[in-house]
Amino acid sequence: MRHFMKTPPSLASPRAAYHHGDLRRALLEASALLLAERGVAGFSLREVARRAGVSPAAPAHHFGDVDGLLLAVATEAFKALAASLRDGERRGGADARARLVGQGVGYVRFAMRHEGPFRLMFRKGDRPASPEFVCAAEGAYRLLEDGVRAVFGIIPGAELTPRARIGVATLWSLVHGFADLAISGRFSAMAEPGSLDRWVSRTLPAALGAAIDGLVDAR
Amino acid sequence: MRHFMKTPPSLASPRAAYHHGDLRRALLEASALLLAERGVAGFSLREVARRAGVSPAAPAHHFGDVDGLLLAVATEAFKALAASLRDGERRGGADARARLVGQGVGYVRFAMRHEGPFRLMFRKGDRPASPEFVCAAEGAYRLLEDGVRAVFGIIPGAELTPRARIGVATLWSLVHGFADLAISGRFSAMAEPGSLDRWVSRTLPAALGAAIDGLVDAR
DNA sequence: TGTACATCAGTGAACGCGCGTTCACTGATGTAC
DNA sequence: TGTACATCAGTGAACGCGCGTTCACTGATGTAC
Repeated sequence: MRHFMKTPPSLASPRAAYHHGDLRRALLEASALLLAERGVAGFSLREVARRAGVSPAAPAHHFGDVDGLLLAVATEAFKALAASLRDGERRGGADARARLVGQGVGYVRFAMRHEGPFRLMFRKGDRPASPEFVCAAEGAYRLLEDGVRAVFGIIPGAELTPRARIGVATLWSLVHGFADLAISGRFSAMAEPGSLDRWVSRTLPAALGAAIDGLVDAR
Repeated sequence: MRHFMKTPPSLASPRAAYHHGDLRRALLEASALLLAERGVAGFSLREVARRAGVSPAAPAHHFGDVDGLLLAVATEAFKALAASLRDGERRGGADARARLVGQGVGYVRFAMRHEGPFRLMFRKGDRPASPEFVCAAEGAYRLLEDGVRAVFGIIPGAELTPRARIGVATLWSLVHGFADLAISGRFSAMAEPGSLDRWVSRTLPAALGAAIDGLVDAR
């Protein structure tokens, strides 16, 4: 399991190193791992504290309560998703459609590498999200919108055409569903066992390419 | 909240009516409602028993333990999903593409009406599924495959071409992602508040149509 | 038809468990003078 | 530079809670003779 949390070279914040070193970061990382192992349903604040080598009351100083911790994890995850989208886009090269395909691949790769947090990000919120969470989520969304703009020849920042709006909904749904089905093991019948990654990297670009063509080249 | 469980005219099984009437069915229905309200994470066997007006130990006689109950709920839900797919397909009329679009609409409609069970169906299984569950899930999957066959002009039951295989993955991902995002409230920024249903019924067929065109009419 | 018995879906009390959160506390770090 | 004090991230014991499951039981239903 790889981390999307930046492991800080020295200190994330000067105030964070009083006793533990950087407990806030340690708790976020332990949470991401625990989510990957047990899912949101199996998540527990005490277990996270245990894994960080700290008493069960310690996390409260940083996150208030268990929902505060999960919200912070989801916020970090959205930032990491945005980074994965940008990375995928860059790999697409210069062509606008290829860049959008790359972005979609980045979306699915992120979900497959960080299944626990991915599930958390998109669960229905029990309580109102923090401004930081909303900002991080919208940041990722805007990347997709911009990618669709480029493909439809809409200048950056300008309003989307109705057709482009359908494009956003279509491509987001496609990558999101692909990601969800892949991490739920629903593609295991299509891919040879143990080679899901390879199957995804063959199938997903073809799927995205066809969808983009259908959206843009419509009669 | 509407039920997808058939409410039996008299008795589902002659043995089911000893004391309660049909406790098995009552527990399945209470479970679907509770899942819709609280999700898998907030699900509890005791609460289901409470709502069915029965002692906490009663469900064990029908389902063994809590996982047995959830598995039975998921199995019923897959059967109901298949029915919704068939219904949507029929509404598509005679044209193969329109029928496939209709099937996709049926998929999303089911998810929006039965959010709790839908989430349950596609969660990663903690334990091996029952043969009944696998059968129900594969039944729904085969409907989609047949719909794609018709669109690609492949005779029923024949093996899928590579391109058709990509088509299955694409369309399943598209409707699944659309459904998940819709019930998670992620489309609320696109649809006018309170009219998600209307937005879906305008956007989803357009998205599906474009994707199918891109898949079939590819250069 | 009547009677004795087997079956089994229900009860309700009890169990042990892990949970999130609280509370008074401790002790290291940072700051003011 | 030294000292007194404030701050605050940690401890660890304790709380009350709802959970899934167990167990011996009850009593209605179905069956054999």
